[in-house]
Amino acid sequence: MSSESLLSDNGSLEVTKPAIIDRTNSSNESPSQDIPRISDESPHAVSPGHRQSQRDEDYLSTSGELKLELPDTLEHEDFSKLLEFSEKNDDDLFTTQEILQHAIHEARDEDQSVENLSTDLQEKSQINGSPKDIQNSDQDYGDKDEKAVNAIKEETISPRRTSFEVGHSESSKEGNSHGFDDDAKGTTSAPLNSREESPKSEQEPSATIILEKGSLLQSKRHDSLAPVMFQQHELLTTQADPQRDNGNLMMLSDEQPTISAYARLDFQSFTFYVQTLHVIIGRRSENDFSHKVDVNLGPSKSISRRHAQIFYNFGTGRFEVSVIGKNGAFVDDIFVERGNTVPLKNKTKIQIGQIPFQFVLPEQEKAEKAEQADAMEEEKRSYDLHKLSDTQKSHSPVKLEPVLSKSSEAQPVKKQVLKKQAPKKEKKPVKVPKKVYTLEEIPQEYRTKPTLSYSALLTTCIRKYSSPKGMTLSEIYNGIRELFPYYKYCPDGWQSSVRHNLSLNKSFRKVSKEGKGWLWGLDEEYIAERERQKKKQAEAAAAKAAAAQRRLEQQQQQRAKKATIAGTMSSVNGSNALPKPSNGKPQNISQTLAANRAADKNSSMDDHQRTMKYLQEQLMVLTRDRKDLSKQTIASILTQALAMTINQVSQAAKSKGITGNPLTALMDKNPQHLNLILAAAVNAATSKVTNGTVKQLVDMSRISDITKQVKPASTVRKPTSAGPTYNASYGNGNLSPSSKGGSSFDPTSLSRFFQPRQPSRVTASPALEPTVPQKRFLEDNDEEEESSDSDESSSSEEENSDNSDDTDDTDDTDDTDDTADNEDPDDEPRGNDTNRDDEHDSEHRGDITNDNSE
DNA sequence: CACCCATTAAACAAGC
DNA sequence: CGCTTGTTTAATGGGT
Ligand SMILES: [Mg+2]
Repeated sequence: MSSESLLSDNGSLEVTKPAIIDRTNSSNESPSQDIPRISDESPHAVSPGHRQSQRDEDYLSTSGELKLELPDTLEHEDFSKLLEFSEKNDDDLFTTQEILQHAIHEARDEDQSVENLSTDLQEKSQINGSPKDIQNSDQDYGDKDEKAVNAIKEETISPRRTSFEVGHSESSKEGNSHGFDDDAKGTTSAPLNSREESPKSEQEPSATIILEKGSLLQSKRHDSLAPVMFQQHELLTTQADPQRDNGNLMMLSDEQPTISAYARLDFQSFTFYVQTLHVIIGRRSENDFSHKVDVNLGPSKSISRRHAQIFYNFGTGRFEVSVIGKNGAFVDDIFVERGNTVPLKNKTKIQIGQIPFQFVLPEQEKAEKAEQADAMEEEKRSYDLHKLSDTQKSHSPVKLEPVLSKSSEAQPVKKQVLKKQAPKKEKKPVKVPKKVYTLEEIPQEYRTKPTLSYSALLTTCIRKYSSPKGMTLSEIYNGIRELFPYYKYCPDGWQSSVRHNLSLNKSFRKVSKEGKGWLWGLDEEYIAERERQKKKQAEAAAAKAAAAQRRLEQQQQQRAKKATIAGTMSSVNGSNALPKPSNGKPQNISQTLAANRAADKNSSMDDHQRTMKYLQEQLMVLTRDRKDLSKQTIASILTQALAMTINQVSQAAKSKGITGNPLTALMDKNPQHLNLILAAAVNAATSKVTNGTVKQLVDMSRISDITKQVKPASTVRKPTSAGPTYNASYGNGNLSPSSKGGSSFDPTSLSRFFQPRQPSRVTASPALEPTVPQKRFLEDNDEEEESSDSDESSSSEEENSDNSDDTDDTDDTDDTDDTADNEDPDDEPRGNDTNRDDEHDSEHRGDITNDNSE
């Protein structure tokens, strides 16, 4: 109760200082870099448009005044901090927290945990439990912890331990928190190991794993200050297992041992159970015995040996994390500089170095458990996802700096930083490391890399955003991110590829110089030339395919029949006759089509002709909507689509052992399927020909409608539309057996072939298309969309300074990432062309590095 | 297996 | 100095 009172008066403390959003957009920062940051120094201003009303208040209630009786033995900083806190009523801490809270709220509009928490504090404040509960729980309790705990018990404001159900069984060992021994027992498959250092040292193994669920947690008593709910709760770390009540917890193989813990840290590949009131997270390499950490984040130098500590703040009644590592950390997407302490809520995201994880408090709701139980697995992710996506949606659009800006869509975190507090001068600019996104944090549509090649990507980007003067490298980066948000979330590295392409590929050239670097532009001539070549090649391939196809038929016919019509065929694809058309540059498909069309009159068409005619007609129907693509482009697309279809079907047939003319058979048996394949091929070809600019020439979802009109039957005399009416005259008994048309072909292989990587969304999904703005088709264009954006990019970052403060042991560590650069060697002012010397020649050997897709 | 090409990673140089 | 911009070289891997 007393505790409650403390909380209750928090109103006064209610911080009015809002979070400061430091958007330091120094020039070319990537949007993703635009993350929230909290720094102490910054003036406290409330983030715009954001008011948390009650929640915040509940959150940080309390002001100093706590008098805890802490044992002298407490030495950990966390405890000392507590003391300080109680004594001096540390404003900074609260302020900071408050700020962070605001920022956090702002970042996640819908944060359930917040609600839970507030709810708990208000509604569940009534608790009464025996202090002993906690005691029981550990035989191993560490000295300090134990003492602390005892001391606390009296106060009844200790956090509650809760049992978690664990997926792995090995955790029974003491001294090791769940699955983490770096040594022998390799528990979890995590690359990172965390462990309690030397169980023997006087420092107790802080953690103990308790297998028996009920023993410790009696839980009903809730102190208002207690961290979260105390109800015994179980969370599944891995897959849900029905047999939970197995009761046989001791079994090593038992699937669901229960672990008692205050909280949990969910890493991507392992889970750490917080079983003490103080956990140190940091770096420690295998052979480094100089220090110990509770959670070993691996050898990365960007992580300090003691990078952060999570502890329970009795004053505020919740867990908090102190960032002591040189490179700071992200807490709920807000960058927290070293020296700051921020509160943790259930599911607070934390990122240290390149390692993201989540702080999880036991949940009360059984409902959730149930949820997890069934859906589980990935479900958990989707769950988080929803939350996230919502949050993102609610955000205001962020804009890119220079030329680009975009409509509203989920945006990566903004750059906000929690700066240090104590010293106010901060010498270093404090570079905010890149936020690492978890799969769940990325909008589903931006999780996969676009199929476009870098050269295609660059071409598209430059065409879309570049001014005649060209674009800066950083502008290009931003353009790419705008074009494909995937690049906002993915780890860096692609920039190197971009530069590589700009330099190496002749399609891109330095147009003019601008201060630092160059303004890049396209060498349209070169590109045109290359296109030409590509097309030729494609056509040659198509021709070859057609020839092969025809040849195959011929054989069959001859074999199966006396065939006599061979002569007629030659008219269909003139130059294709030979297996190796050598060259002669076959004409466009349009020409071919024309020729065939004329020939089709002939009622005596043979299967080949009939088939080709059908395919051509379907192609024409399918591509009725040309989306402004030039005739040439369409011709190229049709050529390739035809080639793809023929190849694919033939191949599929071959693998199935089908001997006849698979195309003909398919056409007769299941024209719908054939249409689908054609449509897919058209889209694939379109994407390829247009370098991804246009992806869906044909709306896959309406193929049936579109093509319905033309059926093979109607076109030709062959009956059947899809029925069993299959005509055996084609001598391929193989096909018929499968009957059911289409079944003879593996749709999987087909789709894979036609739709390379992208997650195929067959049903037209108008809204999201991570793809390029569908507006531009061929030429340039410029854009015009826009409209929203507000952007501000105020780059002010008031740096604080300070630096020499914490000494701790956190010293080392530095990090940062990638690329280095440099200007460029030449310096000619304008139209010089450094790299494109030879340029488009007639025979570029093959130095061009780009382009093409798929 | 060779050859092409694209992607990545990185070393290095220059310029701010 | 630290970082960006460019150039290059290499290793890797998919495809043909
Ligand atoms: Mg170039």
